[in-house]
Formats: sequence, C-alpha cells, structure tokens
Amino acid sequence: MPKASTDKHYTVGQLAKATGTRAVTIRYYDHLGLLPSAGRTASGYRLYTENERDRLLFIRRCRALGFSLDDIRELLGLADRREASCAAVDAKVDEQLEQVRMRLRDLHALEAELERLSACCEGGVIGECRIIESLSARS
Amino acid sequence: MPKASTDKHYTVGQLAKATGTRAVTIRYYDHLGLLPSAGRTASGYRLYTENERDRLLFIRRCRALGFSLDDIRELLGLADRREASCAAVDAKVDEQLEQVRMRLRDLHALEAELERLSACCEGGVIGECRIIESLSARS
DNA sequence: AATGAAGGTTATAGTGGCTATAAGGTCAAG
DNA sequence: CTTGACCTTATAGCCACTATAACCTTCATT
Repeated sequence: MPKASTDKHYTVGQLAKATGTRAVTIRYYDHLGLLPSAGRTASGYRLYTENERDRLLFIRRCRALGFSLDDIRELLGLADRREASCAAVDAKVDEQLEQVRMRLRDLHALEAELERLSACCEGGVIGECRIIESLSARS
Repeated sequence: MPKASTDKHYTVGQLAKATGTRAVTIRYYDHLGLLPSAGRTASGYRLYTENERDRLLFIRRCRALGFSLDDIRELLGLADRREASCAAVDAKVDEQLEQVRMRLRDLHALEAELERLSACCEGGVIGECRIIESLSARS
C-alpha cells in the first residue's frame, strides 16, 4: 500500500461524489458520531481526509450488507483493534446472515401466498372475487 | 359456523384479543380513519361491532402480506364496490408480488455476499481478517 | 361506600435511516 | 458586485407502530 497523497482533502460535496453518498447523509453520520472529528475550514466547512473517506466507504459497504448503524458502530470499533481476535467480527457477520435468511424465509412465504391469491382471480366483479374473499373474514 | 348474535360488541381490548391486534394499534387505525366510525359508550369507550372486527381482520391479513396501509385503504375501498371489476384488486396483488420478488432478489444477493464473507474468516486477529479487509476500502 | 386493579381515554414523543425544507453564510467566476 | 453553486444549522416528515404520561371508568371485593 503506497500511501502517495495522504493529505488530500474533501468538502462534504466532494466526499459525497467520491463515495456515492449524499452530502446530507454524510452530515447525518457526522451528527451521530459515526464519522467523527471532521476538520473545519476557517469558515466552518467540513474538511475530510482520505482516512474519513475510507471510513465512510466501510460504513456504506456495511449498510449495503444490511447492517444497522449500531452494528456498524461496533464493527468500526472492532476494525480499529488490529490485535484482537476477529471472532466477534465473524459472529456479527453470521448473525446478520441469519437475519437475512429469516427475512428470506418470511418473504418466500409471502411470495407463495401472493401467488396463490393472484392465481385464484378469474377476472369477474369484486362481489365474486376470490382474492377479496380470501382477505375477508370467514373464521 | 352459525352466526348467532350478529350484534356482538367489543371494546378495544376485546377486539384486540379477538383479532390478535394490540389495542394501541386499533386506536392508531381509528386515528388514521382506517377503522372508522366506532360507536362510543356514554363514557367515551369505543364500541366495535362484528363489521368492524371483520374489517380489522381484513386489514391485518393485508398487512401480513406486506401491503402498506395506503394500499390497504385502497383495497378496502375496492372491496366495498361489489359490482366493480376486480382487475384493480388483481393488479394490486401482482404489484405487491413483484415488490416481494424484488426484495427477494436483493436479499438473495445479500445472503451470497455475507456467505462469502463468513467463509473467508480464518479465525486469526483483526489485523489479518479478510472480512474487515473486504469491508475496508481498497479501491 | 371505599378501594384497587384492570381496563379505557387523549396527546405527545420515540424508533431507524434517512429525506426535505427553511433560512442563512461562503466562495469563485463573470 | 452579483449570480449561482456550494456550505452551515435546525427542524419536521416518512412508515407503522410503540412507549409514556396523565387522567377517567368499570367492576369486584371488602
């Protein structure tokens, strides 16, 4: 890793473009303390370095995997402790994987039920619609 | 099922038990106008009839299928027009089905990526963890 | 009749992860 | 020296609830 120009600076807007994040979202992360200690220009503009850009990219990758911001806060904390065991990281990933699988199971069930409903419509009037019938109480 | 006493009345709590919905949620639906015109006792308690119980069950079934409350408001409107074509109902179901399938595709991709991540952890320290590496910027 | 528990009522604020709006300050170019 | 693109903050809204507070009603027991 040749760290050539490590002192490149970004305003929020530039960082937004560089990372595919909206500026408001960056400010939101700042507000939450996820992207802390941004430097400021004399006039109060945020100034980010490559360090913070990388941190933001890390956050966005985690978000894309479905991690909550709280999860990400933990992951960021772990990532900084280079000598610690990575068991906790692995556990977080496995936990997230399990949650995704649970949601998949739920959605598959939903899909099946919606398919069933869709198939039973024969194109008549609502008074005879099996979909509405199915959704209505007949207990 | 002999529908003996069609004028059975429910307080919120009773309706909650009868439908597996929380009382607060029922009041919330009332507030939104989804479960309108509940009668009131002299002292101001809501009083629901079997009509409203059925309407609530309809809402809950739709919710279980992932429909938004706005969708449900539409579906309720449709369900009442017994002579109208049920094409709109069918379309709503198909649209919801398509959305569920989209979310399924997204989640399957997430699952695959998380599986990949999980598999690449070899149980060392964080400094060498491939998961953290994967999540960190290397562009 | 008094009391206490279990119900009911309202209004308001919080959840998560942003997004939208308002009302203003800064900066480079023409 | 003005225009327009950028930046700043604070606040409110989204969805479908959930939680809290402060109060009122009903019913059973003493």
